[in-house]
Amino acid sequence: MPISCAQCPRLKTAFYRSEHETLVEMEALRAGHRHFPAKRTIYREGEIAADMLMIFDGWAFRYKLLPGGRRQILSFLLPGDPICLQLLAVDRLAFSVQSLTSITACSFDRRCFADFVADHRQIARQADVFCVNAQVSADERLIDVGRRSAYDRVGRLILELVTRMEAKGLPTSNPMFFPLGQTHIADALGLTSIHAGRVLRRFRRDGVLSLHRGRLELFDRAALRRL
Amino acid sequence: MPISCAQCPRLKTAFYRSEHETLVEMEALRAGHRHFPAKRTIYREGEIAADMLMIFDGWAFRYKLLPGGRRQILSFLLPGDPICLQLLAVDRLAFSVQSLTSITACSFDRRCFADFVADHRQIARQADVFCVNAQVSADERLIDVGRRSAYDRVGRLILELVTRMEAKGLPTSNPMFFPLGQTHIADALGLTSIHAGRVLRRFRRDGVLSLHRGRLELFDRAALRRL
DNA sequence: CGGAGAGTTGACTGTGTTCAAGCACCGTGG
DNA sequence: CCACGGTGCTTGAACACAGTCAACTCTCCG
Repeated sequence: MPISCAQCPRLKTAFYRSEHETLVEMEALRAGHRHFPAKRTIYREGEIAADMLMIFDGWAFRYKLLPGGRRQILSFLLPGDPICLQLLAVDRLAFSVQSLTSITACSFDRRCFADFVADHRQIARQADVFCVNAQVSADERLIDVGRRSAYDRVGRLILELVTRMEAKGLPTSNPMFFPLGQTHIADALGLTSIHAGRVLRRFRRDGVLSLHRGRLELFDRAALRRL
Repeated sequence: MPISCAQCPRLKTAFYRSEHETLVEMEALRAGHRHFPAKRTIYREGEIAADMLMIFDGWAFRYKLLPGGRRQILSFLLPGDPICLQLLAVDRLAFSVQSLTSITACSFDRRCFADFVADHRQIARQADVFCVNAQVSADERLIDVGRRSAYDRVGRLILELVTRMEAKGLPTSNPMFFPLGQTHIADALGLTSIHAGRVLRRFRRDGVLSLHRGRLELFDRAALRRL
């Protein structure tokens, strides 16, 4: 269970692709592992967070709750993603985090990790790039919700996630593990779950993809990319 | 015209609130000033940018164009805001920037400024916090567009901008200078300009605010804050 | 076997879009 | 001083995409 950072398959695809000795140094900072069951709140908006978590295995999402039970999912977190880097600069977050599947995470002391990053220019630079990428995806999601049809949004979200899975070396052969329900897709894209269901049905009817009970089959990836 | 950084009123409210000597050091990096007329494209998506600009005076916005002439405005830039900090980590941007009014900006060499930030931990930290705030506003905007009514969105956008103007010491007494047209509001919030116009009319009828030809009057700020 | 949770279906409603015309303001040039 | 044209704002009617509500089905799991 306690894999060394130097051999961690996740870190190879994470925001810090570093040399062996840096990874060894990083492992010294690792405070331990934590485990969460599926559908559990991992972090609640506004709490003081003592340590920074990295997802080793499992899926999660960042979200905010609104009056009236409405929810907006801000982004999805896959194995290798930090939850979240912003804790290096700030000691509490403006959103909550919930697990989609059961999760194992590596935990690092927030302040130690911040010092570690500040001391290694290479890593600090990679963290900056990571931050820019986060901004780019946020911008893309805003464009989706603001200016694209429900059909396009759903297609693009699924394609984005599959692409990220591939980049991380997660299995993507048909059918693949894909733990989002219709409510998650809807809350990420500003739709109702009923309408998200309608759109998914249309994708199935069009022979593009089929998503059912945590299993995704991609039939026509070119059609998705065209959106 | 060439005001020294140490006395610059903008820098007092910018992301780096620093001591006198740091500002003097910063001024040495300043490559010069640039001026743009209103409604001009300042930066086009994907170009290589040699230097980082700080807005000294005037308003601008970040946006992306989509096929079919659709446009999504990602954020507005006010005096004192950088365009944009992300250039410290990356040499080209994924969006375009356009001026709303005529603009004067201070320009800094991208690489020199990046080194300057990296060498001053205090400033690097402030840049990180700035980056976190940018993420928070992006999240807020996503929630607006995804889960709130057109009326709420417009009200919240105007309140956000007025609050930022106040924080920067810009005049906000009735009527105040406010250079957004209905198209800008619409493109920022995922609406059509026609519907944005209808919503503004409703705000006027409700006695909350009046926006007309670059002049904004705020009558009932409490009502806005309630949204 | 029964219950919970997720997904499906259909009818109805509503918010926001589309298209097209008209208006007001403003700078320009005669 | 007035005619001119451009741009941005206003208005109305018809439409469409997506939301709401409520009932029903399916599957998993105890």
